[in-house]
Amino acid sequence: MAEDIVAGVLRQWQQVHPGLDTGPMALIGRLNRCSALLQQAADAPLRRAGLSRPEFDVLGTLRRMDRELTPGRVARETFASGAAVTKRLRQLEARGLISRRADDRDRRVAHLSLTDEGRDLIDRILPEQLAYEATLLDGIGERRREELSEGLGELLVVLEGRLGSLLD
Amino acid sequence: MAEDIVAGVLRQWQQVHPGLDTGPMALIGRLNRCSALLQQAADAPLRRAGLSRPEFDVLGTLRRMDRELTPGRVARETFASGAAVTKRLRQLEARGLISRRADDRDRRVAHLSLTDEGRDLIDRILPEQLAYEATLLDGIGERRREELSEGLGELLVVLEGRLGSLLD
DNA sequence: GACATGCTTTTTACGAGTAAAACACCTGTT
DNA sequence: AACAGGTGTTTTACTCGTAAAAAGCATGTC
Repeated sequence: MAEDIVAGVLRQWQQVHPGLDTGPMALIGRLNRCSALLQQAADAPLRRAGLSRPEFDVLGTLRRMDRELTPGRVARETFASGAAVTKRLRQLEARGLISRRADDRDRRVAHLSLTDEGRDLIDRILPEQLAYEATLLDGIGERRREELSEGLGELLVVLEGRLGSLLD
Repeated sequence: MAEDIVAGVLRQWQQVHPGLDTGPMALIGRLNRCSALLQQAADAPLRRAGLSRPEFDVLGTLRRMDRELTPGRVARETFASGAAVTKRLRQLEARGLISRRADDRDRRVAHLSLTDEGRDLIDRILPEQLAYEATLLDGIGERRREELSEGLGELLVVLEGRLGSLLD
């Protein structure tokens, strides 16, 4: 069984600081590294379509919620700041992928929806993207994949709870 | 058992596109989300010391390698671009945390090392950072943590192999 | 020894994110 | 009706990352 990069890093730390509890690094370091590698590589089909991952997330959110959303709601769903969403919306709108409708009760708020073109784009790209991601992951067994999904889901619940109370 | 955010997203997709294979999203989505939450939250001790995560990575790399490194080597170790490293080195040097020594064979290359101050800083912060990370993770059992570390290590090996051949 | 080639590092120009302020608007109170 | 306070969105000023080009240097070949 080959060793991953983080294992070597942990060994170096043990030599420099014997006895240091590197347990958190073993998990968090690997998590971050996996995430970075996947984001770098797994966005290839998106980029071919001229979309960044954040833009894809906005379109995907509108698609899966299957109704109009306000910019603020999109920001919360995609875990982005309002300002970042404003910029993305401007570009997506300029490309004709989304459209805005003014609220008639409250003139501050806008209601976003996918244009036909936007919907076609996401519906065409999503299966490609998922298929590509599947090939990246098929080096590990299905059992392992499920175990990881489950374990990460558990971690996610803990973190969401922790950070909800930690960051407010 | 509470449900994590990604589970709800997967259900929405199933309603919009029944039968879509969302397996990759279950894993990759959770991975990215965990990574984002951890990075947002787990850097608190670093920020108190006035360090960003990338700066911390540079100092940590110099510390654990325990010898002089060239900027290029630091870039490879921290998975950053050369340009990004140049900027970080300039700031770390201005703060007196690292120093440069010119190579006398090849005048292009510089040899970086931690100053006493830099070494003291990283040695003081690292245990704090690890302890803080440990508290973030202690909501899941130790068995789970090990299982995740191991599974992510396996995934990392696969990705490193895949991307090494995919991206060059 | 001059030059083509390639390597290491830095610079430049630019795109994208953030925090904080600004802006526009609503709502409840007086 | 006026206004205080709150909310939704955008703007502003700034930081940081990147890709591509530039700068500087070494090395092998003719």
